Amino acid sequence: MSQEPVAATEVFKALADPIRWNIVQQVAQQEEFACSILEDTLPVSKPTISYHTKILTQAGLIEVHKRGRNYFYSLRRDVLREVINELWALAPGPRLVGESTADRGAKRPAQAPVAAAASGDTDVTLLTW
Amino acid sequence: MSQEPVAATEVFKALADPIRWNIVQQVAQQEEFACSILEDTLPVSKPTISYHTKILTQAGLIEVHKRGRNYFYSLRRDVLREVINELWALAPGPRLVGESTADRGAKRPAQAPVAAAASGDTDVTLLTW
DNA sequence: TCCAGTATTCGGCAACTATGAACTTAGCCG
DNA sequence: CGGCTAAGTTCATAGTTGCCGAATACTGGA
Repeated sequence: MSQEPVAATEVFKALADPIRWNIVQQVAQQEEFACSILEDTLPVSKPTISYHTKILTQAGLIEVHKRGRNYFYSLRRDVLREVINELWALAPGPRLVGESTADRGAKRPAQAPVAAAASGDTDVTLLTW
Repeated sequence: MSQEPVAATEVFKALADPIRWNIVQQVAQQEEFACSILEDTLPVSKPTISYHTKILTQAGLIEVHKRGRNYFYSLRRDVLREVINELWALAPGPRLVGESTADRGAKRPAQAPVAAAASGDTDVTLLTW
């Protein structure tokens, strides 16, 4: 499937560059972020932007939509949350819910337990993990 | 000062390499992880291990203790959590857009950014930290 | 059809990664 | 006590990858 979860390291690699990190932050602000805006808000050339956005796309972090001759990006929040999950597994927190390191050994099926909570889609999201 | 919070991108960079990611995962399993174990569990040479662990150290992700002629690493979970916070701010679950780029200007001191954003008003994101 | 605007591919330079060799420090045993 | 071995690091170098400027393709409008 194209939904194959990209390796965590690839996502980190994508986020590891200040320019890309900046792009991600901007894209995260809107549902659809115009590529052209990046030219104004970033201190780099157009090709470089294209290069970086491609890396972000390959990492699965952003999605590209073309409309007319403009490109729009949107953040793949699900991918981001998966990565957060993986990180969290390493730093389970002072006292989360109850089971501390109990589920550490369990393989994570990348099914994102949290995403389910968030998709509830009221105005409240309770994250207990 | 010396505790200067390393930039998020630097942490990502440290995590972006498969070898380093592997190291972090192993170190996370124990309170004190012996360096020598890495020589058996990683497919790289000794100098390379040294190189990677140094990067992880500089990124603030692991701490080094020397005892006798052995080195031990431990994971800096607090650093990891800071990064998780930053990531979370990008995929906050509810409250998608809100005020667009309004709060981009605000400096993020890595001091509970998410909690602050949430506790302010209306729809709530509750983080059990 | 021609033109302006938009974003991608191509080529070279710079930076990073991996490794063998040599060095430093710590414990061991004669 | 003095050399010997073990554990990691530092150094120098080769190979690889990342980054950006110049030139190129695609889109839509006059």
